[in-house]
Amino acid sequence: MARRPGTQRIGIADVATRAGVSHATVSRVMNGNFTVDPEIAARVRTAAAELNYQPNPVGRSLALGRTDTIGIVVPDLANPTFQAILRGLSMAAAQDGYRVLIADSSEVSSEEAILAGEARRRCDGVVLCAPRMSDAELEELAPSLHPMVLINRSTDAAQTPSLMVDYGLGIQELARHLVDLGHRKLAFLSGPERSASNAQRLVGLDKFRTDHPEIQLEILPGGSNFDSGHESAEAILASGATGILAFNDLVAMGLLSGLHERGVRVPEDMSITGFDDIPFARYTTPPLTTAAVPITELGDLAWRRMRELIQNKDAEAPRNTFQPQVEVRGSTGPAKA
Amino acid sequence: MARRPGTQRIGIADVATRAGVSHATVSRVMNGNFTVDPEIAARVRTAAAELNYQPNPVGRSLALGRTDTIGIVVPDLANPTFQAILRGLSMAAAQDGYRVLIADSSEVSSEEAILAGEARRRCDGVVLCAPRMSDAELEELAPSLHPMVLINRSTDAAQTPSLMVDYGLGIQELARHLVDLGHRKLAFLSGPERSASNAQRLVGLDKFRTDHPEIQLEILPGGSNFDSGHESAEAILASGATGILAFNDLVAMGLLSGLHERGVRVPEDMSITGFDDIPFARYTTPPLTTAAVPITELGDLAWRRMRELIQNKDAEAPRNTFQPQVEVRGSTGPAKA
DNA sequence: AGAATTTGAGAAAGCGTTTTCTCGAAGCGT
DNA sequence: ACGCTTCGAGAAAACGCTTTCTCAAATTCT
Repeated sequence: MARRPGTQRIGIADVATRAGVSHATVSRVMNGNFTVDPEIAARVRTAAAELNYQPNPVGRSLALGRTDTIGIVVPDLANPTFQAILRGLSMAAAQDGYRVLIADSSEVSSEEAILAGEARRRCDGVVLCAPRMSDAELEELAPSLHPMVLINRSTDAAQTPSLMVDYGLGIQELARHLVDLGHRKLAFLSGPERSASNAQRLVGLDKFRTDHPEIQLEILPGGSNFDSGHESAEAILASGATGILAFNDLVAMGLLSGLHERGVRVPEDMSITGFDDIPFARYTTPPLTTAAVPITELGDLAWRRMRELIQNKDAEAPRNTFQPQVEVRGSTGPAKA
Repeated sequence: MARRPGTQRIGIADVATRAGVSHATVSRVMNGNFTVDPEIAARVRTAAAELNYQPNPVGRSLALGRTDTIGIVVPDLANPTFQAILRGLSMAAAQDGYRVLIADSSEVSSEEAILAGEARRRCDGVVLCAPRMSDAELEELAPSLHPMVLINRSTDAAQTPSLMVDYGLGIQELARHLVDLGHRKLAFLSGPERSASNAQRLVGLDKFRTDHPEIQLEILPGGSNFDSGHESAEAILASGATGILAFNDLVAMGLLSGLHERGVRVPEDMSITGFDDIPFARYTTPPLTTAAVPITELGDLAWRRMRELIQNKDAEAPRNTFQPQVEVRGSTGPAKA
């Protein structure tokens, strides 16, 4: 091994030499071990300062068996929801001296297991954000990924905390809101095939159907981003519905834009709801009625759960469920007579 | 060192034992070294597969002296501009098997050097995104951070590629646009004190002033986020200006909202411009006139530069400058008579 | 067939730390 | 003053891998 020939980054050995002690002693001093003579400790410290020594984290990680890093796997980093979760997670983790490594699966569910495994090997834990993989895969993968925290998903695998949002309830409340406004023909513009939160919405809407047999509700295929909403404008018009439940805010915004291009007025001709309450939902034209989810807090809490798991591998794994809050804004209005 | 007592993650030694070879041979097989007998290589491969062996990246990093990870330091992860850069960087890096580690300095310039140093030690390189530190600090830090790529900043330090945006030009074009619409009293809502791109805008506006001595232009203190724009509504009104150049889209949107609350109509009473063209700029009420910057491409290019630096430490360090493109939308209109 | 060469794989060193082990020196009591 | 404990620091092992070094076996050449 002679990768680097001569001089390079200064290491613990250099400090040891300069201070005239062994590297073991330097290590002791750097880690605040008090079994070192104060006079020697001071000598080590000045030597370290003079050389501007900073321990190599890789060597440290190898010896310590931890990296002070956690990974997060998201389906799409372009989605403001996941951006907000990432931010909450990153800020909270940084507070405790941890960094976060990101992996974007680009909505390809087969990539998730690979990315998650890779991330886990590099990190002390991994947060899976709205994974698209099947329940079976998730449960099988869980043990090898532990410590792991799930967002928008749960599993029966042991010791896996879950942060859930009650999308089923939220979508029902939005539907009810539309019904209260007089809408009788609704349409749901659904999300990614493999999204668990989409499935929850569908279950919620099933319930809604039995509660409101008088209401017509059509389910249309869709996606999770702006473009898929935009492309669905035609299908939405064809459906004849006047109250539209979009999968999320992004889809709603795309739809808003697509409808605007076709001269459809919102909310006069058609009412539209989103989901998540991303930061920009209130600044669309018109402002978006949506179901608010505390996304940044989700990231924050994900870190707290992760910390518990890291500190105590046998920690219990609670499931938290957040209730979305309907935010009525300008994109919904009374149905036309 | 007996951190973990008994059984744990399986390592190269387990594979070696099972295949009846030395770990050196396992390593050779795993790394595609062809000086291994095909028959033995096959035995190793099946052993590895049966044990589901995955090399430990930390051990690997220590031996190889590289981590296949790069760091990025941003002033504020809540800012869509930096989110987009991060995304571009992450996607491009992932393409080449690299991961990205994030660090958010929360606009605290004194944290940047620490975060960047820490990131650099953990990673093979670091991208500094719109650093707030002084030129002197930046130049002093550069050698210890190499390979490093700068975004929205440049330095005289050797081998430091820079990706720049000509904010000075962009802001002049926006100002000219407002003048063309008949505005005679302009105001610039400035950004963070330490932002280099803000300084560039100010230089551009100085030039604008000499080119258009007949135009009144006031500089107001501000910030970089939605709230600071919102809070500036009062000061903007007090200035008497009818054409407002906001530091960026976020500030413009906050201002839009603040003005709306005060019953000011945009663009009838006042024209507003943003900067960056974040994805949501076109969906505000009214849609925001702004200067578009190819932010995702910036991240993408940052990775390409980084890759050049990693592959060839003596690579030259070009400076790319992007020209913002004025996007005229609904937030600007003719000045009132 | 014997010497020279090539091939292939194990032994071992090295990457930069932390931590256990070990042992000399100092401190204590009697 | 002697044996006991305590203290402090160096030596060395360990973390998990890659790669050089080394040498036996197989191959080639004369």
